[in-house]
Amino acid sequence: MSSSEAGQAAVQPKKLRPARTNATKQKLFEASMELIGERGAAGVTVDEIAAAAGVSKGTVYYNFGSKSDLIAQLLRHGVDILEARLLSVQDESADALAGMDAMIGQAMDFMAEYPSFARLWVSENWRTPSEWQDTFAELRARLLGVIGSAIERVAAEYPVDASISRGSLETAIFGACFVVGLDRQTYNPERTRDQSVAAIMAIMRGYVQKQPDPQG
Amino acid sequence: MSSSEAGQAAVQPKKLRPARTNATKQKLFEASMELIGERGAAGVTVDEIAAAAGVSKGTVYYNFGSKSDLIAQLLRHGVDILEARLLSVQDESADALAGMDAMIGQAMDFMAEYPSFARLWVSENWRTPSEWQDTFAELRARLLGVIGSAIERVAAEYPVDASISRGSLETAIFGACFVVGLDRQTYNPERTRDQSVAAIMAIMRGYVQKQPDPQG
DNA sequence: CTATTTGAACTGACCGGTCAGTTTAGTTAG
DNA sequence: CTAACTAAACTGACCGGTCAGTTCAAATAG
Repeated sequence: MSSSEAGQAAVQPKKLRPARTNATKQKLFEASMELIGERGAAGVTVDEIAAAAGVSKGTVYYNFGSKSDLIAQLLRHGVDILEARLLSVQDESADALAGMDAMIGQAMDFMAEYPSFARLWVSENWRTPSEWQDTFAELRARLLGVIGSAIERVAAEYPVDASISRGSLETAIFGACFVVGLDRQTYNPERTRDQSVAAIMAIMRGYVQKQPDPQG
Repeated sequence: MSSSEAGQAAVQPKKLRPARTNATKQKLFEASMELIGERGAAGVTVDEIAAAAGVSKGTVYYNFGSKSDLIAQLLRHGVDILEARLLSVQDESADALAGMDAMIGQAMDFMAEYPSFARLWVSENWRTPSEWQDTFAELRARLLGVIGSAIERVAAEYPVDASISRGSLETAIFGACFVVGLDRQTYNPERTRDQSVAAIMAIMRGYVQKQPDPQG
């Protein structure tokens, strides 16, 4: 299964022709993201995905090596988008905490826009022998890297509680973003984006040392 | 997984017979928790569950109405255990923040002991039209209630940031517990329990007001 | 002209749920 | 003490149905 050509970072046309193909892939991404987010990877059939994308089953196997391959590429696709958004605000803010705030805001927006991707992620991420184990490990590292450097920046500009493990902190923020975003979607649609960001930012304000801060 | 269910109000034999049945149910809980946590509810067959429990398929349907029913009862079973543990330390600590710390510690212990339950939870919790929608809503409310009252206690004993929505805070802590616990299991087994608790507790320290503390 | 898509057919495996029959353990009668 | 009885507990083969994956000749469009 899976020719798994790997190279993902680039989204530009690899050949000269794939005008139709790219559009079809995009439709298949959207359709499968939706369906798999709702019912889980194992709960969705390839026929359903094809139908939802308005495409035949054969086309799915023309564009992807297998159902498994489709899902792996889907995960990469989503992370590409999320990572790009996080990076887009990373350095725009003068203040490190404000930057963190903006980044969490971007994460919340992403969760609101692609809730199905978030569901897919939390559904499959921690499965122990999983077909996408390596894919998840790599993608997770990428996202955690972005968060990690933002935390690093905070640690550089503020006095922080050194007794708190950087890695655990990254994970806690990362996880809180997903869960708070999903919970808002599923159980508490009335909660605002800013409320959610504020709740998650509490963890950062707890991380920076409480010292007589001359902030106005 | 110690039998030690102890979970419920009434565990005594309702009739005179069900000695075997209760033991069988317990075995089925353990087996299905493991398998479903690893491969997802839809990815596990009833035959597999029966085999793993050392029981025939028919026995599964003798003890449970359906695969779906088995999973619903499994979710209840796990939440009963978790809730009991959280409540067990709720009022033991004199200080509200120390109580919160103990509660998060209990949560981390639970995640370490029943990682498969945690995986099952995050896998199925946010599915939108799900067979266990109502079950999840109820169980989620129970757990959030425990956390909420612990937060309330903190708010009573400490000055807190009133601009932070109580509900979002509950969710953030709840989610962080699951994600940090699972991540430790899957990707960072070297992280200690206390590191994880400390990272999550940062959110509480960010919640209590940094007020012009007349110190130093 | 050729990359892409179609749609249908086919297969080999699997799955949830059922049910008629068997075993186990508690109870009663002799 | 034990043989007969009974209902709960359990078994596993079986059924109707579904699914992922493959293939391919024909149609379509850049």
